[in-house]
Amino acid sequence: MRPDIQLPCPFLMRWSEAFIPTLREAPADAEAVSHSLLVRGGFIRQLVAGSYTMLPLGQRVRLKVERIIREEMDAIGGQELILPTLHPAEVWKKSGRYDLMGDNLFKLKDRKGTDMVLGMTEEEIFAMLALELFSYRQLPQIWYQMHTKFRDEPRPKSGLLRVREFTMKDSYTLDIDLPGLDTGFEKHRGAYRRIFARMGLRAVDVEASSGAMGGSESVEFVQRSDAGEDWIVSCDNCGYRANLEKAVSAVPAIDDGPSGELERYPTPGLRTIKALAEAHPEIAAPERQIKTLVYYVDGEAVLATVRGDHELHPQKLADATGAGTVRPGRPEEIRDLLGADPGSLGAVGVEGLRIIADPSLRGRVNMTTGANTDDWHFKGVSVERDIAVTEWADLRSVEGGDPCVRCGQPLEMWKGIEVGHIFKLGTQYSEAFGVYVQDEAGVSHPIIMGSYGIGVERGMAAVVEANHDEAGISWPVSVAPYEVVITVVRADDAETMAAASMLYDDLGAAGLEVLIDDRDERPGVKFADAELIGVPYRVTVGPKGVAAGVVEMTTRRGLVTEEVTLSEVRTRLVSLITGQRGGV
RNA sequence: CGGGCUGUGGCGCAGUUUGGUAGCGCGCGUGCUUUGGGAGCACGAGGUCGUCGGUUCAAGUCCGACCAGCCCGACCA
Repeated sequence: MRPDIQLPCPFLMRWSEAFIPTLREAPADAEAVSHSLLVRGGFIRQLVAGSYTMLPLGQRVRLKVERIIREEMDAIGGQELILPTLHPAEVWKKSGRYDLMGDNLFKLKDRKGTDMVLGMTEEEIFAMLALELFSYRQLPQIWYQMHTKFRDEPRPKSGLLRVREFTMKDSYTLDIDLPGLDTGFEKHRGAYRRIFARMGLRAVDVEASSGAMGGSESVEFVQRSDAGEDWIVSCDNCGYRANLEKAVSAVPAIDDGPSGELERYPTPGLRTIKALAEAHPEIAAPERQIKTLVYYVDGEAVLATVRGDHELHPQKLADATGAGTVRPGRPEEIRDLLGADPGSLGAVGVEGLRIIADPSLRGRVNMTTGANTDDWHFKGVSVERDIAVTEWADLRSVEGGDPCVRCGQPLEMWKGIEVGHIFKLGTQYSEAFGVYVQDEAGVSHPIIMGSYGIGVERGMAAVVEANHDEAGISWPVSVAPYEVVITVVRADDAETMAAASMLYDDLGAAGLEVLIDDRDERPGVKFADAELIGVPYRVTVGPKGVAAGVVEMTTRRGLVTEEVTLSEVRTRLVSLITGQRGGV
């Protein structure tokens, strides 16, 4: 914790004067726990789908998350700046992402009719800024900002987890060579681990697909949660972890026997892998079939083939082909292309189309596949003899329980929230914008970029997903809106109130962030609200205790209460809280 | 974009089937009582029933169009 960077909001607050609109009932439209609790606790309010107001409590949490991010970014040598979020569309057209991002990009026109966009990430703008660099001696650089990003998401959902307007910490590394990029990437991996741990998350890094961001390698940070939207595959034994989009597993070999003759045979009415397998179990068990799928990648028809008992992962096909958009072919398109309906498709003898095959088909013989004539299949197919495979690429979607590629132990599959993502971009943006620097020998090189993002509000929501119970949120001290809430059991009792006020001043003087619940409410209301908003420590001051010189101290996590003398509370709280402020 | 659901005081909902003076709980205001786990009584404020159009003597209710929100599938921090 850096004492010189303080929250730009007061350390002390009287609940009676604060704007903390808690709700007794959960909003009907909130599905995710974090959504419900953040609304109920008076942290956020929705304006329209995917656009939220940060109420005072929410803003305090957000500022604390930002402070943690800022400290760790500064610690790896990051320099904070702030770039515009209103961009000329021209810039996005220059990088090619104006079309690639499609409808996700917010587009508008200014009064002169110039096409503008709202930034959804800022590789282009940082690359343009990097035009100011000329020499390897100015590198490396780590630049970052925390700024609003706009994405016209097709489906905003789950409160802060998926929105259209949000704060992103985005950073960019600028290097002269690949080892430099690796160094910057690993620095970010370390910083991200510390950031998420300090926020109270147990986010882990997993191998990921780079998608529309491009680049050679990317790692996602994922917090395990059923509210998440990403499927993660992991191995407890060796630590292998990957997003399902990227995950691979070992595939046990199949004994096909000796190679046989290719032969067409009638299969009336058999249109599914399962039906064919049941009708011809001796030759067409699912793992002995070839599944042929027609996909359009950036508008071009391709055949994608996987084993009959395997599922294709569309993102893998996109990654393998470098395509921006991938969609399954429509039945009429497929018939025009291959002359048969889905259920009788195959790649045997097909020419003039890209045929992309999953490696699990390599070397396989005696297989069965559709003959591109309805109600006919081929048997005795030798993949490499009978199919003109143009590319081999991992297309198969891993399933839970598959053996790990590294160690063979069964893989686990779980859902998680993507709280951060780091990318090795390479030179695509520097080349698009002409960002070159000279090396020692005076030779010009495009700057090698990396790009690194954290969704601030999504991070807040993930913290709630990971830190709550039936009563409400349980913030880690590091990001809690307040550190202590003093619950005055009888605000109308002069002595109780006097003791509570004294404690309030005292704790404030000790540098703690204190909220005093001085409202004229019944104790039950105050306890419930304190638990709902998740302040880590509660000090209950009541008439009986004050008379005896004691108060109760309740730890939010686990709701454990102990009696402490009035003279001891301050010391206890200071040592408990200062020890946790920096996060884990 | 495809599929499902929902729009009625700040929040949660009933009323719509069968058209006829807009209701309930919570919350809010005032007063009295109460006060260690979401109090009681009394009085009170607050609603163009998502929008527009149509049918009708009469529309929250019937018809049409549109808009918005939520959930499930294809994208991302």
